[in-house]
Amino acid sequence: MGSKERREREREELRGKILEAARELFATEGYEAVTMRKIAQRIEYSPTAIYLHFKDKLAVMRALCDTDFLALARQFHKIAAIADPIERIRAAGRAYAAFAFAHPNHYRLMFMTSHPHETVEESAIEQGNPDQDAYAFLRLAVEQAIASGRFRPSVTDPDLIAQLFWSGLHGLIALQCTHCDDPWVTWKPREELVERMMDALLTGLAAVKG
Amino acid sequence: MGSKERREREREELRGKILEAARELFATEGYEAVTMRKIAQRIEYSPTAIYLHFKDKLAVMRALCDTDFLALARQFHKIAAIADPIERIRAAGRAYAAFAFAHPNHYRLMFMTSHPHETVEESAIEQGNPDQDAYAFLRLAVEQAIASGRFRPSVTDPDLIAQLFWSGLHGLIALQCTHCDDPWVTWKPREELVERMMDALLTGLAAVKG
DNA sequence: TTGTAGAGTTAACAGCGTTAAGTTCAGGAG
DNA sequence: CTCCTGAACTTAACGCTGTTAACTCTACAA
Repeated sequence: MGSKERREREREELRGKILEAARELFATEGYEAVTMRKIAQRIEYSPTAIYLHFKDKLAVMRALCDTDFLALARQFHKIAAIADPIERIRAAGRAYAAFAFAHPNHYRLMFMTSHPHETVEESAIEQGNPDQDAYAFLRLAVEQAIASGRFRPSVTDPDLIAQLFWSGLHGLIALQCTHCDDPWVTWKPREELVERMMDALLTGLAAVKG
Repeated sequence: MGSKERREREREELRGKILEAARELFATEGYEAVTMRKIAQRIEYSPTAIYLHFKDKLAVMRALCDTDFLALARQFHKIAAIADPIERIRAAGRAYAAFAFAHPNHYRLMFMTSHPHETVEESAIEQGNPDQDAYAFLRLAVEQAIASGRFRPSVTDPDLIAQLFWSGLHGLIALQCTHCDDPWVTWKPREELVERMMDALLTGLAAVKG
């Protein structure tokens, strides 16, 4: 027999080719520039062949991002070993921003466009599991930092703090993604902004009252 | 004669009708949902008639946003009267966030999508003028706060601080715009996030050493 | 040998932004 | 009054998009 296995392998191969072609287009030109016809042309199949492997265009792009986001998850796995929760938060922030700047179109699709009908079930990522869910990872680190007295006594809500951290970094990344060449603002270097954002959130900007 | 004036008035009237129709569609359904054909149908003209008043679809949407952003500019004008620079920054942040939450699609178009060929000249807003340019407004307040010793001595760069503030708020707004119904995160109330973001940036979260 | 299931194709649909060409008509010039 | 011009507007079309229905082909199982 073995023919069934072969067909399955061929199927998987074509699926991979579709994703590869889509990735090249997507990384360099963004979501809108990727068309089913262009993908098809690159892999020398008809456009409709793609629909035998993916429900629609969005499914192609999400599968694409899922694979690439695994790389980020692997980095988070290493960072999880950092004992100090504050340092862990900082390292995670750095890795998150670096990933976003390296893959701006991926980041854009995942975090800057809404996918209204996306349910928790159909995702490859397990919600609440700090090994897969980046928000859960951050929340856990914040929780531990609170528990070990690394935040002010007034800071008690891990969700609030995690959301502020995420928002701060997301804001930097998002503005860089869409306005980095904007003539209105002369931006500070990205790495500096990321570090100073984390500094500011942790230690504040205002003068210490004496 | 006066017929020339009448025609000019009629022209302006149709221009207004186009913007009005576009605004209704845009505010409720977003950029993608606005089509030239739908606008045309609403005003009972042919789609091509719109091109006699606007260069293209983007020009319609930008004109739309320009008018609505004047409302924000008027609020900033009032806020400019606040003497204390820190309080001025906080008030501006509140107004900015409130505007964004009230007009998410406007915000999305203006700050969450890139317009690569947008030049400073063709904008209605004068760059660097704090009365019109919101970034210049924020930067000025930061500069004054630094000058009057309201920030730590290590804080010296008004651009850096203005960019951190803007990014922090933008991050909150942007995540709310695209992920407010997201099952992954249970969000804190918006107003609380905005206030606590400004708190955190100003006074920090970390425990005071000693 | 025949039936079937799956892979893949062709042709088409409905929609999009945009443009070229044509129509209609008011108003000024001779 | 006639002719012309220029503006306003429409019709029809182009080339593109994602997606689907209907068809062909082919390898394999009974």
